[in-house]
Parts: sequence; C-alpha cells; structure tokens
Amino acid sequence: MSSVESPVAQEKSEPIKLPKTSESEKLKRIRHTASHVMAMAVQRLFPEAHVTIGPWTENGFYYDFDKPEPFTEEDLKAIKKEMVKIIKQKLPLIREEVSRKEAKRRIEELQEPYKLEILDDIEGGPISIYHLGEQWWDLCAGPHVESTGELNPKAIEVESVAGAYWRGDENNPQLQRIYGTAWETPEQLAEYKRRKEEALRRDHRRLGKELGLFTFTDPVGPGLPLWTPKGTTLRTLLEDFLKDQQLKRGYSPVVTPHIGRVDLFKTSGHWQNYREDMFPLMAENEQAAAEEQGFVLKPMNCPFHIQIYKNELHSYRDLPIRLAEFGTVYRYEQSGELGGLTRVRGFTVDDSHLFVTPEQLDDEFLSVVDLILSVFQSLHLKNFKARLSFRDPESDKYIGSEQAWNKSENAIRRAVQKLEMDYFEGIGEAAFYGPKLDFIFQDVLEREWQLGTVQVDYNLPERFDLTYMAEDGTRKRPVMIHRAPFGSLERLIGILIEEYAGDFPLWLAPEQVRLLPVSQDQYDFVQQVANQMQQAGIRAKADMSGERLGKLIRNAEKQKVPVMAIVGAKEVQGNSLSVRTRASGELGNMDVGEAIQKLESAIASYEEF
RNA sequence: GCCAGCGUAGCUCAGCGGUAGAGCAACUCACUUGUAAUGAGUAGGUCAGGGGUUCGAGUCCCCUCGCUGGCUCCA
Repeated sequence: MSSVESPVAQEKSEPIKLPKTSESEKLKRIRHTASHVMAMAVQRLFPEAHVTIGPWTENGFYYDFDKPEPFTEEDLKAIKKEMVKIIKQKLPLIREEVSRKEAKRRIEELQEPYKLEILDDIEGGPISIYHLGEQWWDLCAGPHVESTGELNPKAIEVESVAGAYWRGDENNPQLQRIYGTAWETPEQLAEYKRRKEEALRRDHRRLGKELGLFTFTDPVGPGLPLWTPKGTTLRTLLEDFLKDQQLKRGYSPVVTPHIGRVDLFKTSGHWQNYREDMFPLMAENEQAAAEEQGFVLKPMNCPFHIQIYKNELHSYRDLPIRLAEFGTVYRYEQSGELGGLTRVRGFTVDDSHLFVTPEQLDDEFLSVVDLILSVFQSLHLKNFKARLSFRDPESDKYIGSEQAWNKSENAIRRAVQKLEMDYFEGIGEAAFYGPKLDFIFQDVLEREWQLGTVQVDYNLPERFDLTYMAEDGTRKRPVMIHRAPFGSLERLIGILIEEYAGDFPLWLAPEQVRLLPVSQDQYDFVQQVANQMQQAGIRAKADMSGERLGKLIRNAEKQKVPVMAIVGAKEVQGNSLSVRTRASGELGNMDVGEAIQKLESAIASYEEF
C-alpha cells in the first residue's frame, strides 16, 4: 500500500481553508488581475486574438478571446509561461479615468470590436481603464492588485479551453474561453487540486460503474440509462418510500402510457412551445405526416393526468384531487448536454398533478413544500437552494395571460414568505406554462441541477377547459399544481450517489448484509442465515466465492456493503455472527436472532446498524 | 446543436508506421484459510464503425457514432 493512501499521512496536515472568490476581497483582486495578465500574455503570443471579457469565478477566472485558430494544450503552457514573465516584471496596475469619447478613440486605435460593444453598454462616465505597465491596457472597472508582482506564479494555473458564445447567445460568434485558477499561496492551489481529485472519486458515473448500478450502451443510445438489478433495487426503494409518504397525504396513484396523440400536446401547448425538446412525430403514413397527425413520446405527464381528471365531473367536494405517477418521459436533449444520470433523454418523474380550488391553492402549495422538505430530510439532503423560477418579461416563450402569471407568481411568493425559507429568484427559469419553486443541488463538479419542483399553473386548466361544480352550482376553473419532490429518479440517484460517495444508508443499500465464511465448512450455515435474513426482508447475500477472509472483506468494502457478518467454526458452534460494519469496523459477536432483529429495526427506522 | 479533447480485453491503462500488451475481474486447479488482495494456470480484442494514404495503419488523414469538459438549453 502506498503512503499516499495511508490515513495517518492525511490526518497530519491541518485542513486548509479555501475561500470562495465572493467571500474574499483579496481573491477578487488576485483573480481579476490574473485574468488580465492572461489576456496580456495571450495578446503578446497571439497578436491576432481579440480580447472580450474576463471575470472571476468562484474558484478561479476565465477570459474569452476571439481568435481564428483554436488554442492547443501547448498554447496553454506557453500562455502560463508568458504570464509568469509578466508577473516577474512586477508591472504596476494603474487606473486611469478617461472620457467616453477618449475611451472610444483608444479602443478604435487598438481595433478591438468587442471592447467597443462593452463600452456602449457602460452607463454614465467617466470610463475607467487599467494599464498593466506601459504596453497593455484593458477596459475594466477593477479592482486589481497594485502590481503583477503580487501574484504568485506557483499559485496560478491555466486549466482548460472551451467554446463560449459572445454574450452567451448562440446566435453570436463563438469565442474561446480559457479557464484558469489563482490562489494566495501554492498550498491553497495544491489543496484546490486535491479537492478536485477527491470530488472525482465520488463522481456518480464512476461509482455507478464500480457498484454496478446502471449502464449506458451504444446500441441502446445516448442518454438512455439501463438499470441493473442493484440499481433497480435502489430505484424501487426510493419509489416505495415516496409512494408511502404520498399515500399518507391523500395522493391517488395513476398509470398513463408513454406515448399519446400529438393533438394532445397541441392542446397543452407543448407541440408549439416545447417541440425542439421532443422526439420526432411518429406518423402512421405519409398523409398523416403531412397533416402532422400521429403519436409522440411524452415529454411531460401533465396532459395525461388532465385527461384522467376530465374523465368524470368533479364537485368542489372532491377537490383537491392529487394524481400521482412515476411517469417516464422522453425529451430530445441536445447531444452536447447529455451526461451521466444528471441529464438524460429518458427519465422517470415522481410526478403529481393537484387539481385544487383557488381557495385551496395556498394550503396545498404549502403542504407540497412540506412534503418535499421532509423527503429531503429523510434522505439527508441538506445542500440545496430554493429558487423562485419566474418568467422573463422580455421573452415570448410563455403561454397564458399576464394576469394568470401574476397570480401564480404571487402564490409562490406568499408560500416561501410564510415558510420563511431562504430563496433566490431566477428570472427566465419558469416552465412555459407557469412559474416554479425549484430545489437546486450541486454535483461533484459544482454544476447545479434542479431536483424537486413545485409549479402553479392557471394555464393548462384553461387550455383543457377543466371545471368543477362549485357550491353555488356554477362551473368553476380549478388551479393545477405540478410537483415532483425528486424531480427525476435518475437525477436524484446521481446526486445521491455523490452525496453519499456510494455509501448508501442501510435502508437504501442494494445489498445490506454480506455473510463471509472463514472456510467452506461454514457454507451451509451462511447460506441458511442468508435465507433467514431474506425471509425477514433483509437484502443479505452469502459470499461463497472461496476466497480467503481478507479478500472477502476487501470485496465487501469495495462494494460498500454496510454490514458484514463473519462466520467461522466458533460462530457456527454458537449460532452467532461476528459483525463488522463499513462505518465502524468490528462490533463483536452477536446471536443470529439478535442480529436479525437489530437489522430489522435499524432498517425500519432509517438508521444505521 | 456549437468549440475542444478522448474512444485499445468486462474495468483501469501501456503501445503512437513493422507479428496486439499489463494489472484487476472472469474461468480452472491447488491451498481450507479469522477481520481490506493465497498461488499457479486458462480464456478473453475486426484496437468504436466506415473510408483513405502507405509495401505495411491502434499508430497518419477524412467521415460517422459515442464519451468527457465548456457554451447554449433543461428533471
């Protein structure tokens, strides 16, 4: 075993704190300056490269360039070298304020079209520019460090290149973005790199493979996960868990097909507003294709649940009606967006649609949020943010009236204020039919993913002409709440794998107990105990691979089985087990009956053994 | 979809113009084992797919598919 893996070596060093840029004025200056030093280096090496923008990020910085030839790995190394030169020259950063006219004149002199655009966007004056020595300057609000010499070349890294559209608009030219990172000390940089590697170790794609939970194959297609027996066990457990919660809260289960007529989605507005995210139309013949008739794979479950609602007349006494389904949907995500389980083309939503009277809306909304939060708590998910996803008033991609949208958005606001939740607003993040309250999680690469969601919808009830009989004998319009605590099983499992680093809590572990015989003499006994445990509903397996005990333990540990029960001659003699857990090692001997009882109660109460 | 990188045995990877390799896993045999790897042997690959350059192509070029990072877009 190498010393790197030795836990002793790791414990020795004090954990180094890594501040986020937003929390450190000093890092803001360092990273902002580093990005400008990089831009200067790039223009020294590649005079044809145009500069654009170069902000800091939470862990580093980037700068976007317009350059005809792509940057290569060698280019990045050369850029880093050039940056070191600039740092060693200890160039002063001098702020200069000039008039808009003067700024324009100077930018035109340099022939930097993007800078000119930026200048046009800056409101008011005067315009600040920063000089790095006498050779190079950039339009910039600052702040910066005083001299490039304040940067530590050993605490800076030029990391990667990527394409990025000018101003984030895919209709604009694509620029080349160089990502880098910069820290106060080389130790911080080393720690940052160590953490990145550590994070990769819990990547759900890697662990999913190692633990045999799911797979993707070429013949099946991209973004279409195949669930193995172990992964399916995990899925089923999560489904059962939520079904149980929903049963207790008055939900009614439904099942709907994976495809439906395209007309259904024309009525809902999906075909008009969501078509590019849908798999193509299945037309039965050429005429049908010409008339745009046929079937589509469903990208959402709502229109189906609406049909079930419409199947009978409803009295106000029936409401709220809560139709729930683990509904598998298919969305034609752009190829470049697919990745692991967090973004796939076929996935199962723990979907429910609540049909409520306007008076019931607030209470129902709150009880949905309560369900979601309690689910997260049970799964020990703490690292999430709540986002109010509202429409972008500038955009025309939404259906329904201004009034309906305002009502929905206000309902969501009232709810989060009543719950005193921390939240932020995401403008332009709404669904096309209504605003949402979303719960956002991060993966190991710190990318953000939406899991749970609640949406208030006045639009689809209108489109499908949904009604109920009110107390006064008139037909009234219900309000719909779309909600999914998990979001999707696929994404949830992806995030869970990473949160737990593969160490699922006992109740969720696909394999809960592995029985390890010291020699073949104990095979009958371990098999019998395994059967006994299975009878008690415990997912137990006897390992009769014939390897030595050390190897059996190692294999069980690698598979992250929470409980190991070792059986030698002594144990057979005394009808006992030598229990060892993944978490705390050897627990000593225990009677078989006692062990089963303890396991059962730990599993039932979502606790560890 | 766009930009860039990468596809070699089930997994992790070496080989980078001259007869396809290693470790782990699998299988067989021996050992009958007490808390993170027993030993020996066997089998396993149209080097993602297709086309081209070459006397000769995992190796160089082109196309397609897939994966990864980023952009855009979303559970």
